[in-house]
Amino acid sequence: MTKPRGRPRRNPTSPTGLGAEQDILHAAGELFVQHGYSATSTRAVAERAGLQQASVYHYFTSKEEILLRLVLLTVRPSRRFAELLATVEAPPQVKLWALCFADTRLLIEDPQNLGALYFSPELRAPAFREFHADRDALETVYAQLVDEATGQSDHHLDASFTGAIVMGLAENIIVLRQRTRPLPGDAAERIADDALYLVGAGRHATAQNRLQALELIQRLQAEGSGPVPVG
Amino acid sequence: MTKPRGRPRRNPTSPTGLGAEQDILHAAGELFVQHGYSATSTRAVAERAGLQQASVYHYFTSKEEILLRLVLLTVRPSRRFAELLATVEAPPQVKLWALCFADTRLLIEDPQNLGALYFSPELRAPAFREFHADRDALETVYAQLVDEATGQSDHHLDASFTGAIVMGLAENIIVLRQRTRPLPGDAAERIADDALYLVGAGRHATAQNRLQALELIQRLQAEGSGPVPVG
DNA sequence: ATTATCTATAGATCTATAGATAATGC
DNA sequence: ATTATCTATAGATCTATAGATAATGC
Repeated sequence: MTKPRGRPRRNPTSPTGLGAEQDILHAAGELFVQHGYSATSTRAVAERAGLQQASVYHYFTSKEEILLRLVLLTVRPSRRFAELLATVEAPPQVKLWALCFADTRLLIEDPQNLGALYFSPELRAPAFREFHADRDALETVYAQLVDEATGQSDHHLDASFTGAIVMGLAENIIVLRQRTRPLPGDAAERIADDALYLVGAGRHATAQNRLQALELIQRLQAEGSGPVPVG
Repeated sequence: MTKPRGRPRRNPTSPTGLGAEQDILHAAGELFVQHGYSATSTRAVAERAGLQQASVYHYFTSKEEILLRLVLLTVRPSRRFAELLATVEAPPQVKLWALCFADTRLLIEDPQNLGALYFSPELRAPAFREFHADRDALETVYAQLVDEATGQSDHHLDASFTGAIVMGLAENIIVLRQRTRPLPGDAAERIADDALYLVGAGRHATAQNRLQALELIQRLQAEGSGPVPVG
C-alpha cells in the first residue's frame, strides 16, 4: 500500500521488512557482534542491509552512531527495569532475584546477543558517554539491592564490589551464549539463584523468593509500559 | 656489554629494555587492550615500541601472530596450574577455591590486564585455534572441580554450566579492573569464596578451606616450576 | 656473512562527502 | 519540492613485501 518515498533500491528487498534504518541496525548488530566494531566496514554493513555504502549516511552521521544506537537499545531496558524495581516495596532478596533474572533474560532473549557489544574497547571513545551513564545507573541499583539483601553477618563487605560481581554474574550469560551451546532452559533462574547465594541466602530460602520475584516482575510489567522484560 | 647485532635503531631506546620482540609485545598489549585489536595499527604498535612499522615483521609474520602470542601468554599459566591441580589429592572444595583464587590473582596481577583480549571477537578467526584449545582445557577443569565439589543435594545441576558460571566469576575480574577502581585488596579471596557459595558450601566452611587451599597452592608452586602463580 | 634495522611502496582498503537520479506528493 | 536512494571519489589510511643499509662476527 504505502508507496515508498525516494529513489527505489537497486535491490528492492529490505531484509527486515522494517525499512532501511532497521535494516542497517540489524545488519550492523550481526556483524559487530561477530567480527567486532572496528573490523566491520560500513560497506559490509550496507551490503548486508541491502543498500549502497553511502546510503548508510542518510540515516547515521557516523559509524560510531550506529554502535551507540545498538548499545543504548540493549542497556536501556535493563536500566529502566532496575530503576522501577528500586522504587517498589518488596523484600530485598526478592528484588535482587528479580533484577538478575530479568536482566539475564533480556540478554538471553536478544536474538543477536547484542550485549556482546558491551565489551567493545571502542566504547571508551567520548561518543559513548551516554551509554556509560545508563550502565553506571544499572550498576548502582545492583549495588543498592546487594547492600539491602546482604545478611547482617556479611555487612562488612562493601556492597559496590559485590554489586559489580553480581552484575557480572548476570552479564556473564553474554559470554556463555557464545560458548556453551545450548544454554539450559532455566539459565536465567539459576543465575538469579546464584546471585542470592552470593549475598548469603541459604539454599532453602530461594524457592520462596523465586515465586515472589516472578509475581513482582509481572506486576511491574503491567505498570511500567514500554520495553520492559517480556514474558 | 653485549653489543647489538644488526643495524641500530634510529631511536636507540628500547622501552622494555628486553629487546625488540618484547618491546613489540608490550606495546601491542597496551594498545590492543585499550583500543581493541582491529582498531590498533601495526604502525601504532611499532611507534610505541620504538621501531619502524616494517620492523615488526622481522619478529612476527602477521598482526594476528602478535595477538596469538599475547593471549597464549595469558591463558597458558592458568591452564598449566589447573591441570596440575586436577592431578593432586585434596578435598574438591579446596581445589576449587585454589583454582579460582590462583586464576583470579593471575588476572589481577597482569599489569596490562591482557585478559581483556579474551573478549576480542577477532579471536574467532582460525589462527587462534590453539588459544581456544587452552581455554577449553581450563574450562574442563573448572567443570570437573565444580562437579566434585557440588553438594549431593544439588547434583542434578549439570556441572558444565555451573563450571562455566564459576569460570566467568573469576574472569569477571577482567571487567571489574576496567571499571571498579581500585579493587579491594582481597578481591581474589572473595571471588574464590563466592565460587564455593555457588556450589553449595556454607558460609562457615570457607575459613577452613582458604587455609588448606593456600597451602596447596604453595605446595604446587614448589613442585611445578615455571610461570605458575607467584606469591 | 649474518643480522636487525631502515626506507619506500604496492595494492587494498576505509569513512565520509558531493552531487546525480528516480521515485512520490502537492 | 521532497525524499531516499544511487554513483563516484577524495584523502587517509592499513598490512605486508622488497630491497637497501649499518652494525657485528668470523
